Amino acid sequence: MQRIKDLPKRVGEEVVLRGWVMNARSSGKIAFLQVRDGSGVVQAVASRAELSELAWQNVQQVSQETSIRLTGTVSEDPRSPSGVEIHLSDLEVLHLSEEFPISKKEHGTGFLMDHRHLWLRSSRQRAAIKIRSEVAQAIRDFHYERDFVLIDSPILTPAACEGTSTLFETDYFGEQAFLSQSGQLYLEPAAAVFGKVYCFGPTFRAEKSKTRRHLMEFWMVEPEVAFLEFEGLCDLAEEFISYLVARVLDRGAEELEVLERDTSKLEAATSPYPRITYTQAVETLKKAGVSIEWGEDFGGDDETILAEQFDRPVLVTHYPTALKAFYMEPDPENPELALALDVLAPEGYGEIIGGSQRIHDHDLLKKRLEEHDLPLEAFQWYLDVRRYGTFPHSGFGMGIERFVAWVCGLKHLRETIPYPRMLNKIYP
RNA sequence: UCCUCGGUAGCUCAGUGGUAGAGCGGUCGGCUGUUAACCGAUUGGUCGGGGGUUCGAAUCCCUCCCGGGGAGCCA
Repeated sequence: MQRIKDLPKRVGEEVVLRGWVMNARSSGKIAFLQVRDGSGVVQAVASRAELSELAWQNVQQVSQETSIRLTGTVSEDPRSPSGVEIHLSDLEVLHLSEEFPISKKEHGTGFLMDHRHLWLRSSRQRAAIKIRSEVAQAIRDFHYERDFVLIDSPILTPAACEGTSTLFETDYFGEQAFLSQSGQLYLEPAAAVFGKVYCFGPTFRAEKSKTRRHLMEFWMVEPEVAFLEFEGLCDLAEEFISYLVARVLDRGAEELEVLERDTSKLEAATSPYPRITYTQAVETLKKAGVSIEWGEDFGGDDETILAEQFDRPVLVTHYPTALKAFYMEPDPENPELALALDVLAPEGYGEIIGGSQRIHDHDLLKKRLEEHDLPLEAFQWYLDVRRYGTFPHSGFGMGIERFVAWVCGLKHLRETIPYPRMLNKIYP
């Protein structure tokens, strides 16, 4: 059994393939089948004169998405979309597909989302999911090559992580439990075990967000490093994004072409990124005519305006403490500022990374928990990190769907994950 | 939650007070190099649900349901 991606190496040989018919064109005594097997797409040419009566009948009856087993000879042919094609000597129908709901013509988003399990078979969707898979592998490789240890943080958690966002609630043997919205708090104790750790898994937000930048369930990668301070964190974030972009450009070239992505816009993102402070960002926005005052957070449009100033991702640092999470370390030179970092992707894709140096002083962290009205007893284990050999440490989180949307040039996050969980929508 | 646009054939849509339409898909027929093939024929409807106005409603009004886009929040 051969796979389509290996066919260029088998010119002149007879091969057997199993796969699905994407399209069939018949012309009386010759027919063309576009066949997909998961590794690629190839055109099979059927000539009536060269086939048995049964095989020719089979060729005539195949419908879109019919599963087949074919036998034929590989040949080079410039008239074939992939450069090689197969001259059929036999074709067996494994299952004659019913009328496939997704035709070659246009469809609306709602219809496609209802048929997500079938929509995935189309070429653009395959390309996006393949790149997601490559990105996930690159994330693991990046950390593995740098001696990070994988810490799988729990998905069922007893209390709100940051105390702000809406969480999905569930019952845990009579106790209240929540689906995790971040693994960070569980990562910090582990940083005291291995020094460099990361988690990578699904996270859940029950916010009623209804935009192209939000999903209810998304995958987040979060590194956390002991004794890493803020400047080092910025370097790590930059190195990380550069690594992932270079990897996609290298190994996802074919898929980026299917997606018609302008890769020149990604090339710049493999070298150093500009860094500006929140205060500088506010000045930039004011000059651009945005009505914003120091101390206000950026909206989606503001992020786009900021990102448009550069041809590559930009690091925005030193946000006002009031805008950020309770655990972020204050800037020693100005306690009103937090050692916080956001990375904004170009082309309007918005925030892809959020991170910070963490508060490592026990009393300050305790004070912040009280200021945010968070229950101290629930965070006792988290405070313990600051009681037994505390240490400066930093980390960030990256939502991989936003990263994939950016590198693929996709408008909406729903196409970057196989089965998106959207507001009020959980089928299929 | 708020703003906004929409729901008519399997799909994408037109029809804005007077007999329910087109393209694509499907089906049948034709065609020996097709590239979303092409040509001919054909099939296909609870006009989102309920109520109201009218001689007459897909069309106007009320209400509910569902979907798209956006805001806020965030990754």
